[in-house]
Amino acid sequence: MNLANSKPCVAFERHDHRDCQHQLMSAAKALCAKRNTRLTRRRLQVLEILLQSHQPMGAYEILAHINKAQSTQLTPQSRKKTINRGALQAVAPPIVYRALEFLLDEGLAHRIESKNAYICCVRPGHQRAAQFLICRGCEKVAELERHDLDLLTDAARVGFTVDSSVVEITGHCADCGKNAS
Amino acid sequence: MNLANSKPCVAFERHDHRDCQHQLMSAAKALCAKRNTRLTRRRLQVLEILLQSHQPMGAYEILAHINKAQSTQLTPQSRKKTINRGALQAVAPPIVYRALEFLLDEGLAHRIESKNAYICCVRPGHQRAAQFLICRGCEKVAELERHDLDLLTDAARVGFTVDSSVVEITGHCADCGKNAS
DNA sequence: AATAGTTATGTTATAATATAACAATATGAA
DNA sequence: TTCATATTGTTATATTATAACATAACTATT
Ligand SMILES: [Zn+2]
Ligand SMILES: [Zn+2]
Ligand SMILES: [Zn+2]
Ligand SMILES: [Zn+2]
Repeated sequence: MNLANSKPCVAFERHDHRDCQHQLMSAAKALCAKRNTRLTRRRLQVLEILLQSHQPMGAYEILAHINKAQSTQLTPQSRKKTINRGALQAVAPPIVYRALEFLLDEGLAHRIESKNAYICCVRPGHQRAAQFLICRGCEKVAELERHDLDLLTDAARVGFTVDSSVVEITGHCADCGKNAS
Repeated sequence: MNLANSKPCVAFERHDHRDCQHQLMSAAKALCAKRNTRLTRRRLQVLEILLQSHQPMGAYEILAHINKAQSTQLTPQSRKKTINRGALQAVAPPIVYRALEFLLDEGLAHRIESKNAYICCVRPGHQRAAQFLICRGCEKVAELERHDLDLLTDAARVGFTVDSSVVEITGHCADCGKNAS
């Protein structure tokens, strides 16, 4: 099997990302509805943040986005309360990690192990494990889905039962490769 | 190509590990001598610790081993000095991380990204990227080396230039699979 | 051997990532 | 409503990793 059988590397292709976002968001909502799992406001917010780009984000980066949003949404009263507390009304890490846990469980986001970062899934609902191409130029991450990773076959051959796999290939995408020295 | 072309999964095979350790240590020394890089006492110590098993260790776990060794090697005088300082004469994290950096650069150890942990390389000097089978039962990690990871070919096909790869397969080894429910 | 340049180690402090534990709130079913 | 459960909020802390600078060890040259 060759790449023809894989879907394309969305992240590295010119595309209408606005549309991309909307489609992925709709798909996510549909999936959770079907599964009867709850895509709550917080979870939705984190998903929206991840959907902003095809670049992975650290949990604390996501947190910063949330807090920026919070601070601009403060009413005069809550702003005063915030000031009285002597610090910005900051949302704390567990909020983000729990939302991420949900998104990972539902297959709406992935964790990039080699970067301790998180990225939106571009194929919500896919069954098989994903593989990632990580560009060091533009920092975008493309998600592939091969179903014949020979290595898995080999693993089986030595009696190893596979639960999950992490495949992360780092380098330069076509665009960034051209400009690289 | 099938596994016959790969070397065996040492970690999952019964073997004389004492011998295994000695061989790997000799190979490491030989490599560094040939390359004219310095396998200093600290670096050697960390390598020795990693060679104790085929299970990956966290940096702070390695640190603990070092500190245990230090404390048992204290002379009466230095022990007194230690006590006077009010704390155990503890070696600090950078020591370990720097030794690990050296070992990773020399290809004498690997980082397991999905566990934030480090493991001795069982093929010091190998050129190609390694792939890992991580058992959730015994926690041992086997190192494979395929040179035809099809994914890399596919990456090239979409214009992606590969610098490095992380391939970590988690599951149960043959032994642990039998006992698992 | 003394000197100077370099590499490695030691030390202190702190950054970055992640989770435990418990309180408060919202949701959904009976 | 009332209870049970799931989610969110909050505080504190654990875990992993690095920055910055001081000291010591090694190397090559005089
Ligand atoms: Zn897009
Ligand atoms: Zn790129
Ligand atoms: Zn061994
Ligand atoms: Zn096992």
